[in-house]
Amino acid sequence: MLRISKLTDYGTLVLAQLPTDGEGLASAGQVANATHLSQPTVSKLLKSLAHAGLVVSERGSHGGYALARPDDEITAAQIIDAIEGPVAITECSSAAGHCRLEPTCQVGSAWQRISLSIRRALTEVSLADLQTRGLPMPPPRLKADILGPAASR
Amino acid sequence: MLRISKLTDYGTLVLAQLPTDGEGLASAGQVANATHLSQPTVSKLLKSLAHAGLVVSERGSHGGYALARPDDEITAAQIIDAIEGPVAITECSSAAGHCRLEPTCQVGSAWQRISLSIRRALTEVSLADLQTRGLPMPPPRLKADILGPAASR
DNA sequence: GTCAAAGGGGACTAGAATAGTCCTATATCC
DNA sequence: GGATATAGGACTATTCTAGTCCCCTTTGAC
Repeated sequence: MLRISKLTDYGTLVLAQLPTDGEGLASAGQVANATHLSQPTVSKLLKSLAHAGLVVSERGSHGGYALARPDDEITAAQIIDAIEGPVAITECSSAAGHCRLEPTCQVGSAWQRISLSIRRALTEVSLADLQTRGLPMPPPRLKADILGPAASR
Repeated sequence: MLRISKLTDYGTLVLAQLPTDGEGLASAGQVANATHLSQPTVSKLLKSLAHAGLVVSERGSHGGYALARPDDEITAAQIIDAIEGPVAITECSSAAGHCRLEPTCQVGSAWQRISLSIRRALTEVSLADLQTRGLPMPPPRLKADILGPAASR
């Protein structure tokens, strides 16, 4: 169902390897080694992240990247936006008036509200939260709720 | 960012045009007219929805489709599952152990928990909700789910 | 001053996923 | 038996994704 791209997932790994600004720099090559991703891919991701202002870069022979701010001030929503752009949950929800079905569509606004709601929730999850391991998982009953009666395929 | 496919969006439109079981039938052609979608596409969607048990069908010259149950018992999550299948938010979250980065990945489980949390929120939105304009959406409490009940950051 | 190491900014490609159509078989009603 | 409907696939064009590559500029070391 809903999904984020692999690159966004990688982006989180990459961010998790960076020092905070002022505490040193990590080069794209170092991050590639640490994450086991290829260097061109890491490089591309870091460029996107830098463009979005999530990381700062320094050029030159001892250059590299660092987080632009502490990891608890970088949100999951920002990471997704930086790498995938602000695409919405449905096509029609990204811009009003561009859907030929709009005059007769009865559900558009609801998906838009769902989208906003999810976005807002993703804003509350920080990179620091994403990196924390060993936290208790959500209660197991969730699984039953989520898979529901239609979990057959 | 996160998105559902166009077909899932269409699927909701299609469902919104169907009578509830016992209150008559609507043919694929009628639904196509009402939604301004092409008939082959509507047909394909209805087949998926029928396969998932969300709609019932009747063959024959006066056949057609109807909702298998009242619209407040059909959830957004079920609609997505029926049309897109139970794909998870990240690739690695759909099946454990298939990600070559897993041993070194520091963030996988967090995305998985985000995914579960969004899914749960989607199970709380019914087709009836989707058809109602102006309804406030229930905000998913992602952070609490992700950090678990004991975390207090 | 020159060279090496790093980021900046693209273009480019292969492959996968999506959206959409079409065809044939089967069921039902008149 | 014909008309009308669903059932179940196969098929295709297009778009998107993931990943690579190239050439440029900046910076520091020697």
